[in-house]
Amino acid sequence: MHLEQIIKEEVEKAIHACLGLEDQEVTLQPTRREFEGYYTFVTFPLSKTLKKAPAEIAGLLGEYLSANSPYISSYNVVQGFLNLSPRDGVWIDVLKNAWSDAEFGGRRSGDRRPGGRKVLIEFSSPNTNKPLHLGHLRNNFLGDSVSRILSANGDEVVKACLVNDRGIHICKSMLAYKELGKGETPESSGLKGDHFAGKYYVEFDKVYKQQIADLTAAGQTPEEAAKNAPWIVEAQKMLVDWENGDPATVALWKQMNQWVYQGFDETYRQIGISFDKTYYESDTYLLGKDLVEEGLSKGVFYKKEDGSVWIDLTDEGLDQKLVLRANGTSVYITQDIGTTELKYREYGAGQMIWVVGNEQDYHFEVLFAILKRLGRSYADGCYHLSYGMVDLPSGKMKSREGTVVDADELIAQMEHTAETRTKELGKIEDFEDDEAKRLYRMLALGALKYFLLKVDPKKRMLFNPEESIDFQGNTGPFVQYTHARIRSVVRKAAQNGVEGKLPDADYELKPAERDVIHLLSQYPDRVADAARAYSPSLISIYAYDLAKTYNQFYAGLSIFSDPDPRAVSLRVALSECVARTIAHAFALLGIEVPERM
RNA sequence: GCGCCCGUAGUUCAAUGGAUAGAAUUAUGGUUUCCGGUACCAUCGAUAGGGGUUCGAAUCCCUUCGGGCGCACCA
Repeated sequence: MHLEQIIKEEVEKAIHACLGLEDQEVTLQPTRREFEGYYTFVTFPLSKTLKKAPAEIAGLLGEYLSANSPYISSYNVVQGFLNLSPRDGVWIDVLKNAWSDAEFGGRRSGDRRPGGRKVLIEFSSPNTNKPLHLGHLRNNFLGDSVSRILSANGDEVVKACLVNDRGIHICKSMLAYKELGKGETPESSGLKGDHFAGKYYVEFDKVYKQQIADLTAAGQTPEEAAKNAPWIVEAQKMLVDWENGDPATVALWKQMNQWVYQGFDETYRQIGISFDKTYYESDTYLLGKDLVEEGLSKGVFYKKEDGSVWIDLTDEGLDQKLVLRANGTSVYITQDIGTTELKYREYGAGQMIWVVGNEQDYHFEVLFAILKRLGRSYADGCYHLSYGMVDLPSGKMKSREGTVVDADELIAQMEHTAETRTKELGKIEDFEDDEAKRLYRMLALGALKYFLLKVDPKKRMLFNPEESIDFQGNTGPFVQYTHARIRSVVRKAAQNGVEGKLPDADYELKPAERDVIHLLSQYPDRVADAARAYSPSLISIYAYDLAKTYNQFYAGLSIFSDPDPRAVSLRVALSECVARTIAHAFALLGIEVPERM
């Protein structure tokens, strides 16, 4: 039962019957609120071929449909817009369908749709020299949610994380720790491991800046000073030592990273995010060189006199790009070529997605172009899920300047807000401490995830710590609240011995009931749309709409005191159905919903 | 300099080329003894400027202005 599809076909039949046009591709749009009806067919495009006025066409079709279609009860015409209203019996069938389907809107995880794809999605990909901040959260929530959405849509999904665990930035923290740490550990300092490493990264920067200042004062240019400062020289030496496998350096590196991973694990657990596969750059950074060889022999790449290897992409509007240095070492994009090949060999996924910020748009354009030229079959299935940065009112977040919003701190703050609000509401006085804490976490993450996911991923967004994370209006807790409220209704129904039940087709619905059913009917399409667009924001918007529409229904009609027992049963069933759909939609966002709050 | 992205109520976000551009927030006023008021209802308020394409443009094209990002033998 796919109502919109049915209505489309009815309109097609009508076009054939009264206008003589065959195989007319019909698209419907939702009727605007201010007009009567639910589905609108626009007749302007037909006007030219038929040489009839749009309103006349709409009138003919409407007349035909209301007389002949078992699905349409009424119509109205405004200019070239034909607004159609389905019969109540049709709405009730729609609700029946949703109510009897435990997986309404999506598939259970692992239930692959016929023709469903295998998708490998890489996200999170942290650096091991600093804790996660707000920007990482957007990345994590996006990757996690898209995974869930694709999975519900019947794709097989592999979640991968590529940890950036090597390079000059890690050496910086290592050096600062070696010089200033005096044997301090996360335990002894009471810091979470990732914050501990981050502290030394900041220490490095302080000392480094001072050294630059000193050298500049001694007469060097700022550029020279930046190159010659003792600590940067030392850090670079450390990187070389690491690459040569120097035992002491490697041991320190392992120790620092281990601390960081302990910290990350805790944060990941807290925000409910996990991976099927973790790659480490220390394992993959040398990959890709064999593909450079392959590219050279295929004539895709070329070598300059100094021995460096390049690809010329100027005929595609891109530039010439270095893929191997003159000294034979690889660059960032070489690694990516190699890692992509590795992923494909390991998982054979026809679709590979990278959740990476939009400052790397160009990089991925180049990467995909290279893969294509190398003749990789998977090149066309590569997709850069590019998302915008999260800005603060003060501007861009910069970790070196300390203007980042720390993820752990933010979550703790949100939990505190959740606790305050919940206590004000006073509905959970009988909760055990554990239970209450779980609820606060659920609400905190609900607010945060919803906030970061409700905006179109591609767009840059603003985060105002004071105002942005609210619990009223278009927020996660608002939707969670609606769910809890409905569950309360359902519990009361059970107590009163009222069962949710759908009436026969002759029942006349109230407009508020129709509106809710109408929205419910759209859910499976919304999930499919969100999967197609890789956009959790479509799900957020839907969940909010549904909650809001339900609240209007709830405010306008009494559930239990209606004299008609059929109305009571219907409204209980409808409520339960909305609660399930809200829970399902929020699960796709990685957000849990409470029974009570 | 070259390339890519973005300018929508005071603010934060919506709107497969369709109707009188929707929400949230802010402000003000209101909600029938009843099911959970983190709710519901009402009022105020916006497509950066200028051209063009189209029956129809916030959306597509050109242009001006304003903002962001990218153009490393960094990652």
